[in-house]
Amino acid sequence: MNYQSEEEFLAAYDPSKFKLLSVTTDILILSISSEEVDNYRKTDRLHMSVLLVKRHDYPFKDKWCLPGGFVQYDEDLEDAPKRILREETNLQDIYLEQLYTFGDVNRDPRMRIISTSYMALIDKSKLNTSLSSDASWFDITWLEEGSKVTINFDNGSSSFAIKMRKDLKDHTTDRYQFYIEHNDDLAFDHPKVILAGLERLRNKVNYTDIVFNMMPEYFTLGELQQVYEVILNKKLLDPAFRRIIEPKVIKTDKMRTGGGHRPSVLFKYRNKD
Amino acid sequence: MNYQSEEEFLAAYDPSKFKLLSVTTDILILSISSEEVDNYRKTDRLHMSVLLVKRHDYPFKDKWCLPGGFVQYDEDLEDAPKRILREETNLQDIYLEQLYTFGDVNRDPRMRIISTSYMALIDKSKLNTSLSSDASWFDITWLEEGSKVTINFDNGSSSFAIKMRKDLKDHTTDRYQFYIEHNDDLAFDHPKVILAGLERLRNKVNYTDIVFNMMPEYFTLGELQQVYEVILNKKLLDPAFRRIIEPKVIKTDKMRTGGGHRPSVLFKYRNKD
DNA sequence: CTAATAGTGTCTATTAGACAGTATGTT
DNA sequence: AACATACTGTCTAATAGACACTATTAG
Repeated sequence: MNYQSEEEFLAAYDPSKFKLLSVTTDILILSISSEEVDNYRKTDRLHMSVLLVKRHDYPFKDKWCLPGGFVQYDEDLEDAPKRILREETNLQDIYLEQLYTFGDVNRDPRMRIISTSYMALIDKSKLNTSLSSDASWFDITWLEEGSKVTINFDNGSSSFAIKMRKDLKDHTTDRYQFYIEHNDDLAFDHPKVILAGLERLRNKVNYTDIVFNMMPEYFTLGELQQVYEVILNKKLLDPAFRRIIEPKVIKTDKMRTGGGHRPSVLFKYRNKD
Repeated sequence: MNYQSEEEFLAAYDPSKFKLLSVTTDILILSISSEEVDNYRKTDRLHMSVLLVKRHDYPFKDKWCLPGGFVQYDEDLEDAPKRILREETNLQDIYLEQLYTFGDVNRDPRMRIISTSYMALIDKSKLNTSLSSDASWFDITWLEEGSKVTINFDNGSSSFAIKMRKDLKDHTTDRYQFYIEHNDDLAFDHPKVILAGLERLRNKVNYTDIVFNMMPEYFTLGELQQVYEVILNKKLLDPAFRRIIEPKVIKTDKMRTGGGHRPSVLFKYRNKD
C-alpha cells in the first residue's frame, strides 16, 4: 500500500495487527539503615537496606517482591516508577535510575510481560509516613566468591538468602548474565534486579556523587565512609578516603557529640550546581 | 476476590483489563571502517561507523533510522535484536548489549510504543553478504563542547549532522538525559540511542575487552590504538597504550608489510576462556 | 584512666603522562 | 635518502596504599 501523506497513513494504521503485551516496572528502593550497638562507645553499624512488599495474589502468592506495577497507556515510562514510589513511600523528587529491561517470554505466568527495572536511592530520614502493612525494609549483606553470589535478607523478624551465579558465558553478551541458583522467597526475576542494582551502585560510586542521595543533610566522614564500605563491600583506609572525598564535601561548624569518644565534625554535600 | 490455588487464579486472570501496548527494539550496529589515504606511505584512517536504514513508510518517511522492529509476542526480548541483526547483516553470535529503554508517551505517532535499544559491535570483515538496498554505513565523528554534542554522519554520498544537549538537570536522574536540539534526518528518538551507545562504549572500553568485538582476528597495535582513539575521541600516547594493552593481546609471528615504512607485528586477542 | 572513634603526617609503591630516541620498511 | 610508522627507554608527575601517630570524648 502507498500512502500519500502522513495523516493518511496514520488514519489507516491498525495497531491490532500486532499482538500486544504489557509493560511493568519494578523498583529497587535502596537506603541505609543503622543498627545500634550495645556498647555505649561504639558508633551505629550501617547496612544496605531494600524495601520489599509481600504479595497477596498469585502468581508468587506470599513471596516478597520489589514494589512495582503496570505502566499505564498514557504515562511516560519513567513516570511509572515515580508514581509507584510516591504511592509506596510518599516521597517525590528522589534519585531514580533505569537499570535494565527484562523480557523473557515466561517471566510472568499470567501473560507476556516485559519489565523495566529502576533503582531509587533514598535517605531514610526523609520518610515522613509509615510504610503500608505489607511492606518491610530488609537489611542485606552479600558475599561474592568467584562467580557465586549469595545475598542475605533480614528484616528483624524473618530472614532468607538467595544464591546466584554470574558469568559471561561467551563474548557476545555484556555483564548482565545472572542465573538464579537458589531462591525460595523472592518473586519473579527480582533477584536479578537486585544484583544488577547493587552492581550498578558499586560501579557508579567511584565516579559519581550518587551516594549523597542516600545521606542525610549533615553527616560525619566516618558515616560516609561506612556507606562507601557497605556499597563496595570492603574496608577502606581512612586517610585515602578523606583525600578522595574532600572535594565533594563542605565542612560545617556543627559537631556530633555524645559517643564515648572524640566528637566528629559534620559535613554537607558540596553540590556543584 | 480470593483464589484458592495458583491454577485457579491464572484461569480467572483476564489480561484485557489493562490497555496493552507494543514493544519494539532498535539496534545501534557499530563497526570500524577504514579509509585509504592518497599518500602511499600513510596507513588507512579508521572511523566509527553505524548502520542506518532508510524508512519507506510514515511516520518519518524518507528519514534514516536504526534497524529495528516489533518484539514478537512469543519471542524473548533479547531474541528480537538478534533476529533483526541476522535479517539485516546475516550475522550471528555477535556482541549485543542492552542500552536503554525509551518510553515517552508520544515517541511514536502511531500508537503507544516502548522501545528497548541494543548496541551491537561487529567486525566488518566478517560480513559475507551485501547490505539490502535501503541500508547504508555512515561514518560518524562527534564533538563535545561542554554539554553540547554534535554528531556528523557521512555515507560517501550524503551527510548530515545532529545536535544534542546532555545535562543532568537535577540530582534525581542519572546521566541519560539527552535533549535533541537539531535533527532533520534521523527518525524517532534515535539520536538519543546513538549518543547513549557511544557513551557506553567509551566508558566500557577502559575496563572491559569490548573493543575486540570490532577487531579482525589479526591486527597491528597501531590499528588497535586507532580504534581506541576513535572511541575515546582523543589521541593516546604510544608507550602508555602499549603498556596497558600488552596483557590483552598475543604477539604472533605474522607481519604487516607493504606500507612505506617499518612493518608491524600482527597481534591476536588473548581470550581469557 | 580506658576504650573507642576522629583526624593527620608521611613514606612507599604503583600507575599515568611525556618525550626523546632508535628501527626499518617502500619509493 | 626521505618519509612515515613501529617500537622502546626512561624520567617525572600524580595517585593509591600503608602505617604510625596524635586528639578527644563519655563513663
